[in-house]
Amino acid sequence: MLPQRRQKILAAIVEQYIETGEPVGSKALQSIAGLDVSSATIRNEMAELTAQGLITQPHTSAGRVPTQAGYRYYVDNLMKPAELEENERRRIESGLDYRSGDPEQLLQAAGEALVDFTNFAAISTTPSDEHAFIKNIEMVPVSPKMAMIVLLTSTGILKSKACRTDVPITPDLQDTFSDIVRKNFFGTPLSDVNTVMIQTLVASLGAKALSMSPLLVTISDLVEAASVSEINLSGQSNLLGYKEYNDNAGQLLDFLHREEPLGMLVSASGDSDSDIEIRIGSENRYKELENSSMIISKYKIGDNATGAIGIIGPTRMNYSKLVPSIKYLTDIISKFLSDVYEEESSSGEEDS
Amino acid sequence: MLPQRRQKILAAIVEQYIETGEPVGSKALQSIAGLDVSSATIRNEMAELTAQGLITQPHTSAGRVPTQAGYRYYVDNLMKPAELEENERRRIESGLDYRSGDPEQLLQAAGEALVDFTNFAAISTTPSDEHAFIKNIEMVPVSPKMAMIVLLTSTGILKSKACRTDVPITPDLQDTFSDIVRKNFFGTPLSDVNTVMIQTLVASLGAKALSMSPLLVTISDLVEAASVSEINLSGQSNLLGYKEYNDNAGQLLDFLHREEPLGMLVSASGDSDSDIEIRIGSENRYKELENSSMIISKYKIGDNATGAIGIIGPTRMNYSKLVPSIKYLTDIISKFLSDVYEEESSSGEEDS
DNA sequence: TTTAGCACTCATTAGTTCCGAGTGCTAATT
DNA sequence: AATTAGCACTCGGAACTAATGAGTGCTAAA
Repeated sequence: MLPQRRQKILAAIVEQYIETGEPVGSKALQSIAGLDVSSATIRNEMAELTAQGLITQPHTSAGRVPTQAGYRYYVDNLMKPAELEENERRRIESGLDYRSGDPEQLLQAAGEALVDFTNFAAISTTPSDEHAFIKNIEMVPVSPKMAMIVLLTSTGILKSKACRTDVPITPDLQDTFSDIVRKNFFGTPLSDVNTVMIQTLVASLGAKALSMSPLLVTISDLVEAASVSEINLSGQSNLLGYKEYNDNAGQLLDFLHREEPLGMLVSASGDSDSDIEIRIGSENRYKELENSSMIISKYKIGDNATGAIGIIGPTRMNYSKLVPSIKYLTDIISKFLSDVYEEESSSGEEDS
Repeated sequence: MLPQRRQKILAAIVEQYIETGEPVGSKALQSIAGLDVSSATIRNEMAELTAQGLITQPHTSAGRVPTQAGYRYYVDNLMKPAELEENERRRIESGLDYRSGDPEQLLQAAGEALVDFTNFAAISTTPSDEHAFIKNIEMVPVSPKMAMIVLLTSTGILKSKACRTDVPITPDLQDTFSDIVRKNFFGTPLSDVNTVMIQTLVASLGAKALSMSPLLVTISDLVEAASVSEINLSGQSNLLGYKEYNDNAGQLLDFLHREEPLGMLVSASGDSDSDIEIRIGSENRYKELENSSMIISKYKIGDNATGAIGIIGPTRMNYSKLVPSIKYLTDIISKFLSDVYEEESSSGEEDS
């Protein structure tokens, strides 16, 4: 635990640096931190903080800048989360698209709301729910030997895919399909549908196997697609504006463009207990992110389904403002999605 | 019409500059263009070309660079479209996702294929078809007073939206809905569905109007959404790499981020008769694009539906290579989408 | 009409100086 | 023991200068 005065100084350095982006000198601190001591005293304290690795100087004749550890200490011990103003709340909400009941769209919109609000890049995932089950499967013929298969899950995910059949599609065939689907898939957890299950099913169909096989395989594909939680990234171009990325912004954007690591970024946030996680610089584990911070928050639908939403930006970001903003957005999302997709058991009497 | 030798010189300047990005001097040209004249002669010709506004010098002691008019002349009169190599064809094709029958996904994938292939940003639109009609509408209950409505059009566009009903959803209500939809919507052109049509229909329902109204309004929303052709932009971050955008790449990205102008960009390509259009620099009409070129190609599904796909990059791009590439991609898309969605009338006997 | 020759231009690079913000240390002060 | 005034020192950045050389336009000869 740092002595109080040193804490004050550290907090002042962090906050001032976040605001201006310029290294903070001892003179400047004198007026900022509410301390009635001379700049020399502050310099002594700063020397201590430097020795402890919490701040550093870009070069000998410059002021101090927080190190990664400094940010961490600030975030863990010193930061006071800001109250959200009413109009900020409104700004966040207004970006959300409540209308379409599609959770994928909602999360996409939420990401973009964050982009607009924060001027950073935002990342969001669609809900993944290990207990999700199949709500409905429809087959819609589009041509003699081609049909569209549509899958709807209990979490509101809708996936569709065209499927070419080996034999012409007759009303009879449609009925058969409908029967099979009703018996074998409705209410089935997504996790229970896999290649083996499909093959067993096909095998049991006897004469009908030939005509049904491509359709059932398509179902398997759709379930697969519905199980994977999608990751949306938006607002990357915002990052160009920040001078900390000056030349190699392209490098960061390329990194974010590759989708694989994004999954890691978000899923790794399972470790901590709290529902909001701040990762500063190299805490992100990826070299490309060593100058970036993420603030990731998990949302929940009822008790099972979860996803995450958050931002990526330079380590110099206004944590005390962003944390409550993201928390607020997450709460809205959780509430809205829970309202819609967990209504089954409740009586659900509210109107819009 | 320029004298032949001058044409050769212009072509050499354009091609050399496209390749290296450096201003081209008279000495260098001597060896590049197959001309057996001294650099002094070439200098004289260059002076002429400069006077005609086809080339310019960045500064007094530098070589020449094509002006926008120079590129235009080159593209219109001098350029020889390159033959695509077999492996280039494969590279383009391999990026396409044929599997899901969803044209929106296909076009998205096509855009990304272009991004990978060209290293520029790509833009693509989903098909818009004034003669498209409604193929199917399904209602899927998700909770007592909530249903998912799914719309499928003749062009394969699938849209869905959640809808909250005023009364509980009963099998009876579902049947009623199903009847109404079958009678009034199946086969109806998208353009015929509008607020007036919906209101007339609701009015004619008598006692059932109350329960049906929200559902029918949702249909109207879905038709609206299906009618608008979506615009996909991808690969923006590629543009950062090009030094012509050096500092203000952010400005361009911001411009591309706003979606409104994109529609203009693509739709404006209706003017010309040819199916591929090259717009150089300020020909794009937007100040933000004065250093950029677009190559846009239209695809067709059968005779009605059309959309566009193309690239955006610095004016210094390899037109002679890119034009055939994009043409090739467009052909594939046209063929594939036509195969799938224009099969109705034909006997459609091919297998995959 | 073409070409050799030459003076001229000017972006770029490297080298130099100067300035001042900010530091660390020492010695005096409380 | 803690604080402060004073001062020498460091070093990044700005401003200026000089040298370089690629490329030009022009003139006069072929």
